[in-house]
Amino acid sequence: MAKAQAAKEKLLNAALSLIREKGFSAMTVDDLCARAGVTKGAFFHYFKSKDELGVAAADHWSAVTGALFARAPYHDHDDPLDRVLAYIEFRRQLLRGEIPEFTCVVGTMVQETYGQHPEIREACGASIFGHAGTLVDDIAKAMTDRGVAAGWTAESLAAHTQAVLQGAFVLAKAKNDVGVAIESVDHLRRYVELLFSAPQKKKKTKEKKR
Amino acid sequence: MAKAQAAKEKLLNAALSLIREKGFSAMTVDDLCARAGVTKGAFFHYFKSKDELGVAAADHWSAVTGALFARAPYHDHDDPLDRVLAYIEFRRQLLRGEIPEFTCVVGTMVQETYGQHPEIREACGASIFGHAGTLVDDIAKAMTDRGVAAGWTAESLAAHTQAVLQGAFVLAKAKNDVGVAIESVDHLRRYVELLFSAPQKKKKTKEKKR
DNA sequence: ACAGACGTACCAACCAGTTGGTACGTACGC
DNA sequence: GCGTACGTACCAACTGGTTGGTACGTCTGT
Repeated sequence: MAKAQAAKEKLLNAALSLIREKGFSAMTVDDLCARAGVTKGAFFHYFKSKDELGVAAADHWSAVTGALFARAPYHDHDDPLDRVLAYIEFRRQLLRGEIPEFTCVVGTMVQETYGQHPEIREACGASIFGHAGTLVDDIAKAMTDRGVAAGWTAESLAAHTQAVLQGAFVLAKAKNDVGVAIESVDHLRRYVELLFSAPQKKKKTKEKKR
Repeated sequence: MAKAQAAKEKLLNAALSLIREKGFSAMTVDDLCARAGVTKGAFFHYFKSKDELGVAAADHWSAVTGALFARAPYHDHDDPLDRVLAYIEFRRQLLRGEIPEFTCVVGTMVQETYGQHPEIREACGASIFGHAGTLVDDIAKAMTDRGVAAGWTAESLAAHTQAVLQGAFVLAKAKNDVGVAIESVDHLRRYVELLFSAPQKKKKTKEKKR
């Protein structure tokens, strides 16, 4: 069993990179097998169809990114607002290198599959909103801590952070330039700072970082 | 020649709806011809390749949306900041009906084509940033009017509005629900309001470093 | 021996793109 | 006013390569 599942793992990882490079529709099963270094027989041994692989790839992505963010250092701050801001800073620093290295697999995939492969759409949605959910508690705590009288919910702000990131990826692709994505994340950080500093009159906000 | 170009126009319009429904890669030329009610011969009479149609579709989208926004009522306000806020409100009100009816053709297309069809990517980029450009003057005027001492540029805020919108589309698709997109646009409006109301240390006076 | 993990060979459907045409309008010489 | 030469708009049938998927054989660990 040592080597068991080796092909499956290779296929899933190959899927993540290929979907980021060319999207789900344009990625062929042959592409995938070539990239993974396995044959088609192996592919159809583990996945009943290309669609089923799509779902599995979204779930795999959730697992991979879930682990990355779970062990990321932004959780270390004492103040919940600091944790939220540090999360945004962490996302900002992930914007490095070539575009396919930092864009979101499920964000790319859901755009092409939401109307045609409901199961893939659902898996992508679960990935995005599951990740957003990890921010809700900190946002909610920050809201009560600071007595923010909001016309918005913690859930909606958490979702908004993901919207900005997904949109930043789209713009980075459109311009073929990471810079525009970084600037959007900067606007997001500024928004969160303003949200939590504004309603308290002109009180000197907490220490500003960076 | 009343009928002349009729097929081309039908093909371009069919392309816009099909790309929004299934994406560029998954849309076949046969799909396109069936939807447009013309034959393949007509398609290849007007377009040398599917890729060339992709570029033409992006340009067509620019023209269609350009006209829509040019005649939209948000330009009527006297105050530049009001125009920007009314633009955001206008975008918010466009979020109606089924998802493929309000999402962005070029935002969808660029995600799947940016790495494989540089010309399509470029046309999509021109569409998005061309549209963002229509906001820059008003934002810049609002900045000087209100003496906003910004760590950001009018261009970057204009781009950020598009990032939020594109991201809102992605989330709407992922959740299969328009509501989450609307909430993100609300956050965007709140951000712009905060930006122009919160830290007015430097008023209309000349910049005096205190 | 046998069950799961692959590999090899293959197929039917489908795809972008081609070929060779028809229908029709226009320009022009006479 | 009329024939002809030519250009544009479009159509239907076809092609060669590709695609997702299948059938079945072989290897490996236990």
